[in-house]
Amino acid sequence: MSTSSPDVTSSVSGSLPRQRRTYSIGELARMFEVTPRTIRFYEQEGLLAPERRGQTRVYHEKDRVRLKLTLRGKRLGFSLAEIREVIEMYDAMPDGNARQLKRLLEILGEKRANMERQLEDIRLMQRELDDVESRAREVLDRLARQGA
Amino acid sequence: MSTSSPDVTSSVSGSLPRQRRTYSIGELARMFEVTPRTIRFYEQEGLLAPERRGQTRVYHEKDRVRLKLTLRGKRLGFSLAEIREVIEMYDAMPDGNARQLKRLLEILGEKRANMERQLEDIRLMQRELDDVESRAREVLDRLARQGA
DNA sequence: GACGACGTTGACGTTAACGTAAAGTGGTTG
DNA sequence: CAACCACTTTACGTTAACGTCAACGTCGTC
Repeated sequence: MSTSSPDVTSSVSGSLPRQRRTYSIGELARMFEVTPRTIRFYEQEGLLAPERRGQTRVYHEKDRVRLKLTLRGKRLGFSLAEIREVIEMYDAMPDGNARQLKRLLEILGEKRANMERQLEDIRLMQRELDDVESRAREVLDRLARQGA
Repeated sequence: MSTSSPDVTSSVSGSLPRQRRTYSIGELARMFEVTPRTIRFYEQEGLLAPERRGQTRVYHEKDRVRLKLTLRGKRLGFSLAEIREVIEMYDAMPDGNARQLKRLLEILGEKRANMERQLEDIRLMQRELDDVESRAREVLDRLARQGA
């Protein structure tokens, strides 16, 4: 459904002549260093919807990009449910009503805020690490001088 | 044990005349918007070690700072076990041997790398959000013009 | 035609990080 | 003193995100 959506990947890949490359579940798994189980689980959770050729799943560029975005979201601490929410709204966008779109903007705002806080957290954490590291080096130095 | 350690908080709080303020578990919980249960759990996992006055826990500045760092670490996606590892090594630092200290520096390096990747992830994710948002606004605009 | 590599579904197991409920302790306040 | 509050321990429950295992189908090839 809604496969009429222009192209989820275009924001990243630009407008190269469509690559008709496809992937097996194993290939994707190796590419992103996850297990096939994980990929099937993501599908079950509504994050992926690969084509079926007979029994087996066939993944296109669109699916690969989705997986990439999903994993990136995960590294940033988003739950699969949150990620799915955004993906679903993105898919429904072209024929979405105003209320849905505003809700989407709302969600995006939350994500943004979240990331701003993460940036601040990282800044602070890096300072702490600097501090701990310099202390550790001091102690090491002292040990070296004494031990020698 | 190892309460002889100079002061865990000094890196942040500077060298103000020691604040002898203490906190109850409930106060801390409200301050950081977590439940007492969470704080007790962190203690059980070796992240906190509050004083005991009789039966009840008494938290000092040092504990508050630890909690703050713990929660920050969590927001950055570190597990409690990872956080504890760093805290333990920090505590053991003054009388730690060279091997331990080098291990600490190693861990700090990993954390740093992790955060570098997160920074990159955030940068990329922000671009995606920009993109999705501008598309959503376009559609909204179109709807508004048509609807009017 | 057996074998191995890869794919499939289904079901149960596991881990982290708490939530929640029960039952008791200790202080103070009307 | 009774009632209430905040705190305590113990223990079982819960959720997310997979892991693991069984049992089976489908190729290509030796």
